[in-house]
Amino acid sequence: MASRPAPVASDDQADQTELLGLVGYNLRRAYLVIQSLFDERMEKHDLRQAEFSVLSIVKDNPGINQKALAEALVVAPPNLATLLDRLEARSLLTRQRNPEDKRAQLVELTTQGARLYGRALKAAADADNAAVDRLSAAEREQLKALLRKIFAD
Amino acid sequence: MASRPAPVASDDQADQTELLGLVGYNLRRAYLVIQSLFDERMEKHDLRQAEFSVLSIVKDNPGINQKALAEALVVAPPNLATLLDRLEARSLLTRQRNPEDKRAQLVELTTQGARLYGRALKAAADADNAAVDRLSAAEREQLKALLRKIFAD
DNA sequence: TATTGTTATACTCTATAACTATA
DNA sequence: TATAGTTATAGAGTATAACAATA
Repeated sequence: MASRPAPVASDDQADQTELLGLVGYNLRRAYLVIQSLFDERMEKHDLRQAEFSVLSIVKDNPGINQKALAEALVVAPPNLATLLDRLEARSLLTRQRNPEDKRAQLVELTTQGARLYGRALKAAADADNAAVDRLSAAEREQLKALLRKIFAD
Repeated sequence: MASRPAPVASDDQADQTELLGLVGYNLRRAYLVIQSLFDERMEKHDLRQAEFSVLSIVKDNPGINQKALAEALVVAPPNLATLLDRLEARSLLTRQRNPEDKRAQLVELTTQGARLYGRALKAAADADNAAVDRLSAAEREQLKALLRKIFAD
């Protein structure tokens, strides 16, 4: 028997057959692509992914508290706090104590925040479309439905 | 006209309709799930995702150099160097200078590395299966194919 | 006592610049 | 002059413990 396999040492593309058999690896690779397109197109709005997501949820859930926001976005509360600090400092949203439960903060977009979110959503949709360039409209819906089966409760 | 929308301030699930319309957001949420399942099941092997991927590629491409490895895994060369340091310190792989080009390092798994990878691959497959629990075999293949269309060249 | 949110902190991941040794 | 790999370092993302205010 051969004592060891012949070294390949090529500069060609590496064989990744085994990794590509895993959904998780494909998911990661696709996520890297879409993340980078998103960041590119969102740079002019100076918004990171988590910040964009916050604006979106707050816009559609005005007066949401931070606990619900943190849960919806799967972000740890301390990290949400600093994230909101930045957005509040940019006057994109406000935090007000809930008069009915003074522990809670009610989060709402400012007019300026709503305006920025409107523009940012277009940029996000652009990035999305660029990423799924080679997918038909039906395939895009199919993909979203399959992904949702993984993370939805 | 109403001057402002009625605050919701609910602890119920937040409306995420707009975010869920984006492939990227669904991708991220699914990625978080699969990542956490992977980490759980890979803990007993003390392997992170990037380390597992390295073992996989090296196993299928013995003698690969670090440049090709970094490209295949979309990892920056400095980060790959420290990653390989750890795996080499654990005697899971070896780095040898290429006699034909002494700048390059030929990376190979040790017997111990190959053995660990074998067990780790089972754990990775387990995590994968747990994540796509609600998908049929056909849907899993479909999902991988759709994802590959996003990141493949 | 439990809950909301904050501060401080640490750990991982990722990215870049500057260096070495070879080519 | 260019390339493979390394070192050092900085930044972002994420996680936990300890705390203050309120319930």
